[in-house]
Order: sequence, then C-alpha cells, then structure tokens
Amino acid sequence: MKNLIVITGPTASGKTDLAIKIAKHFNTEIVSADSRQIFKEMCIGTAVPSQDELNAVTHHFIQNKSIHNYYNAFMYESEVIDLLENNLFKKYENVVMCGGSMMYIDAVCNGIDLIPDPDEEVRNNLWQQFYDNGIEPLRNQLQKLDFEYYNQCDLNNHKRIIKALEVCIQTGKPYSSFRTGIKKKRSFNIIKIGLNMPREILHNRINLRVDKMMEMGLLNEAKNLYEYRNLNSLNTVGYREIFNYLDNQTTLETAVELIKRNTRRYARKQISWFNSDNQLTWFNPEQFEDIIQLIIKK
RNA sequence: GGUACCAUAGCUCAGUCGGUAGAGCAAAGGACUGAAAAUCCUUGUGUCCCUGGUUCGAUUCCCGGUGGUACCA
Repeated sequence: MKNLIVITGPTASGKTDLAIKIAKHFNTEIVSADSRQIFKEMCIGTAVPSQDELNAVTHHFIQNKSIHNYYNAFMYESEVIDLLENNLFKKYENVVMCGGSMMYIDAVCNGIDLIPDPDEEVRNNLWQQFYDNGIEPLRNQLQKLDFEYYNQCDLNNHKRIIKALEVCIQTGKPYSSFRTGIKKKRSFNIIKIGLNMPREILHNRINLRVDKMMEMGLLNEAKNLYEYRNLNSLNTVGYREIFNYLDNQTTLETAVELIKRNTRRYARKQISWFNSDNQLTWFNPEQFEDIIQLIIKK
C-alpha cells in the first residue's frame, strides 16, 4: 500500500523545511496543500518555498493557478487524487503532502460531496441582498428552501447561509440533500504529521517572518495586486492589511502589526481544527528521526 | 530639593458618593463539506502599589513610604 505523508500544522511551524527533508529521505515529490501558495500572482505574502527549496524537490500545486479564476477545495481534491493515482503513486511508494489549509487536506483525505459549481449571477444576487437588507431575509429564505440545513447551520454566519441558498436556488434542491457526509475510501494510506511548538515560540517566529516579508518587498507585491484587492484570493492575511494602508486607513506600522496579529489568530484557528483530528500525530519540527520512525512503522 | 497629579486585568484606561470591580485592545477556547489565510461563536479573580490609621467593613477617606509624570528651583 502506498503512503501519503501529510505534513501540516499552524503557519510558520516549519512545514516547508521538514517536508523537503522527508521528501528527500524517501526520494519523492511534494504536493502542496496551501490555498494561497497555489496562486501564481502571490509570492512573498504567502511564504512560498524559495527557489532553492523548489529546486531541491519537485513541488506540485505551487503557483499554478490564477487569482482571476474560481477555485475551491473540491477542484483541489479532484486534481490531487488524479495526480496521485495516475502519476505519483506509479513512481513512488511515498508521497509528501505539505500545507496548512485545513479544508484542502480534509478534501484529499476524506473527500467532499459533489455539488455544482456556483452560478455567478445567483451568487452576486444573494450577496447584493445581504448588503442591502442584512442577514435576516436570507435566513427566512433558507428556512423555506432547506429547513433541515436551516436547523443545523450557524445562523449568524452569512457566508454559510449564502452558500446554501446559492445551491438551493441553482439546483432547485435543498443544499442538505447534497451533504452526505460520507467519507471516501482512498487507495492509499494516510499518515498525518502535525507540527507544533510552544505558543510563545510560534508567535516569535510569526512576528519575525512578517518582518522578513516586509524586507523582501511585501509592500510592493501588494501594491502591484492592489487593483485586484476585491478578489477572494486577495482576502488574505498580509495583503488586506496592506491594502488598508494603501487606502490611507492605517499607517504602515499599524498594518504590519495587524498582519502579525491576524497571522497569530490564523495559527490558533489552524491548531483548533487540527486538535479535533485524532488521526494526526504531533511533533516538534526538530524531531525528524522520530517522524521517519513513525512513517516506517505505519 | 519643592509643588501638583497619577499608581486598578498582559496593555490603555473607566469605576466604586466606603459594602473586594469593568470596557477597549492583546490573549485564550471553539465551530467548520466548495471563495476556508474565508466566515462565525464563546471567554475578564485581578495582592485595585506597600505600611499604618479611621470604620462593623478600605481598592475607595486620612498619614507615611515607594515608583512614575509634569512644572518650579
């Protein structure tokens, strides 16, 4: 049985580095699971691996999509499974997956249900209703169109409500009828490795990395993307704070502080997600040998 | 050295006409099946600077101390 070695953990926990070491050890390739490094227009702010790192091991799904095209976790799942089954696992016993995008990893490990891609007009219409009249009318609509989902979803979360309505309106069927919750069986083993460290150390690493991004020219990168700031892919920590600065809403210094804070919060959210995954084994990034042992034993 | 003001949550501060206290930020915890680095929810016990006094009772009033800030010398 082939192995997919998943290296995950909060941002700035040393995943890139460790994944390369492990991929070299097993003489294999890396599949990135990062919903922002996947975009070719973004680089500094998403902390893509350096050119040296990319040369050291073949990486997939790094900077191979455009921010201008719609992309989601289901599309990622399909493409990754295709790549693994029809290519990488034909060549290698082990393949490394590396990234912190919780839902992307989940999509590959467990699969997600098939529902139609969104219709732009339906989606825009619903968002306009939200901006004009708030969340309450949308809730009421959902209650009528999908009572089951209405009863289980977070009624404060407008994004979830809009998503559900979008599917209901587009397909004429309740959103909940698509949500089977069935976990797909994969043709390979999955070994999940989580990287973490004491919170204070992680925070220091995050703060340092943000400073380094600024030195590398994040401000300029964001300036060049400013005209696309309303795209979802640019609703990203590190960019939106700079956009606020460019809009004269904050000073640059404040923007940098906010990037640090929001990155810390993102890390906390990631940890919270990973904590509920009992297939995951936690390590410190220095425990390379222990990690190799765990992989070999499985 | 003198005078004035300040000392309360990690930070900035509010408040208690004397009955042991609360906002913002930071932080922490959580949810999560298609835009997920998104979106949403929850969480405030802290020697109220220290010693003494008045009082049934002091973080609150008074004396002194310590630290800080400002002004005057």
